[in-house]
Formats: sequence, C-alpha cells, structure tokens
Amino acid sequence: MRIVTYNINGIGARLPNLLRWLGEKAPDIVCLQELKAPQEKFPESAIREAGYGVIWHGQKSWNGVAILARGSEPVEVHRGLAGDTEDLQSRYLQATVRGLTIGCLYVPNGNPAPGPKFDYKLRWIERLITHTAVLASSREPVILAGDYNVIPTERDVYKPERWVNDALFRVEVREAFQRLSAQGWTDAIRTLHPEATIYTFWDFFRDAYKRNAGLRIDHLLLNAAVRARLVAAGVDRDVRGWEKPSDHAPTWVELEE
DNA sequence: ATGACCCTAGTTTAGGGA
Repeated sequence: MRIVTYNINGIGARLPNLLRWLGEKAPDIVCLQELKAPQEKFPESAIREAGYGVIWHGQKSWNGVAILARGSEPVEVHRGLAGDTEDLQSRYLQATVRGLTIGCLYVPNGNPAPGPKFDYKLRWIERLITHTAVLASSREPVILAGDYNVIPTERDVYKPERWVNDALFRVEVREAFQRLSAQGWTDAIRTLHPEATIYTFWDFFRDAYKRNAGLRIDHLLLNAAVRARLVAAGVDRDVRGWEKPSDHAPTWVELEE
C-alpha cells in the first residue's frame, strides 16, 4: 500500500500532470499541497473519474490541501489546526482512510526571516506539535505527510552554507522539527536511506533539477504502529522532469497491508 | 549578492513561492 505526499503547485495548471501520474503509479493514498484554487474550483469530477475518493480544503490563490484515496472515501476528521481562530489559511486536513489516520499538511514557508511570516511559521509548527502529541503515541497507525518547508539536516540540501539564514533551514525551524520528531515520529525516507542524497524539491531557477541542486522538504512521518509496516520509501524523481512540472516531486512510503 | 522561473488573479503587473 503506497502513501504519497505531493506539492503540486497549482492544481489548475498541474491537472494533466497529476492525472498522468495517478494513472501510471496508481498510488493508494495521496496528500496534495498548494492547490492554489478556491474550494469551488477543485477539479473533483476529474479526480473521481480517475478512481479516487477525495476531500479538500481550498483557498483562493494560495495554499490548499487535499487527500485522495483510490477506490475509497477519506473520512474527514480535522480541517485546520486549533490554537488560532484568526488563521484562515488552508494548510491542514486530517482523515481516516483504510484504517490509517492521515494528516496532510502544508507548513508555511516563513521567508523572509526574521519577520512576521517567520513568526507565523514557528507558531504554526507549535500548533502542529500540540495537535500531534496524542497521535504520536496512538496505537492506531498515523502518518503525517506533507510539505514541511523544513530542511532537517545539512544532508538534505545541496549547499547548506547558502541556506543558514533561510526560513527553511534556520536553527529555530530545525529545532522545532526535532521536537516534533521526538514525540515518536519516524522520518521514513531518512530511516531507510540514512546516508543517501535524496531531494524532493528543485527550484525552477538556474536549471536546479538538471544540476540536482535540490532540497528535501517533503516528509512522511510515521508513528510506531506504521513504522512496523514500513517496507520502502522514495521519491518519484522523474516526475520533476516531465513537461510543466511542479517544483516538487511525489514522495512516498510503501507499507505492508 | 543578485536574479533566475512559475502560478494565480484578473488585466498587466504584483505577490508568493523556497
């Protein structure tokens, strides 16, 4: 059973790409981020015709998350994170699918740092940490899949020295990601590939993909109940080389049924 | 250090992304 996170950078512009990928890979559960579409403009019928049940939380122009399930309907449990009633950004959706709890998340970018956007990022991660505490220790299987906008370590970026002051790599952010992980989450890709250079994002600028000047910022965190079932993890890197690609590539785990 | 590119909104240039 394959679970994937994929920042598609605009579902309007990326729909042909997304449908091709769904057809070729037939992933079981897909978490999408950056829909960049209001609720009513989500291409629900195209997704359903491809064989997927779906829930989504749209937003005009920016953000937006969705959970797709092949041959079944995700059952929504949470829409948004508690802790800030004034936060209207669509960045968190949680559902149960085929016995799994799936948190689909899109952490704020946070640049420029320091500044209000960076403060919002740090606060958002704290709200996430509060929300996930009980999930980490749950005996039920839970996966937190998404675009974390966090480069966890120097191994996860092509030139770490260039990123030390960036909101994706600043120590406050890495420290917060560490505290989240310390609740009992397993970073699937890094656990199965401890030394490998693996990226999930390549800038549109400067031929970043061709040069493999990438970042690893899309992660699947597994609680102990899922960790026991983990058999493989990777990135559909070739999708980044398709025509009109997103700047991110689908990032996945394979679980025993 | 800078700017390179892409998406959206909605009319043409600006904001956001990372």
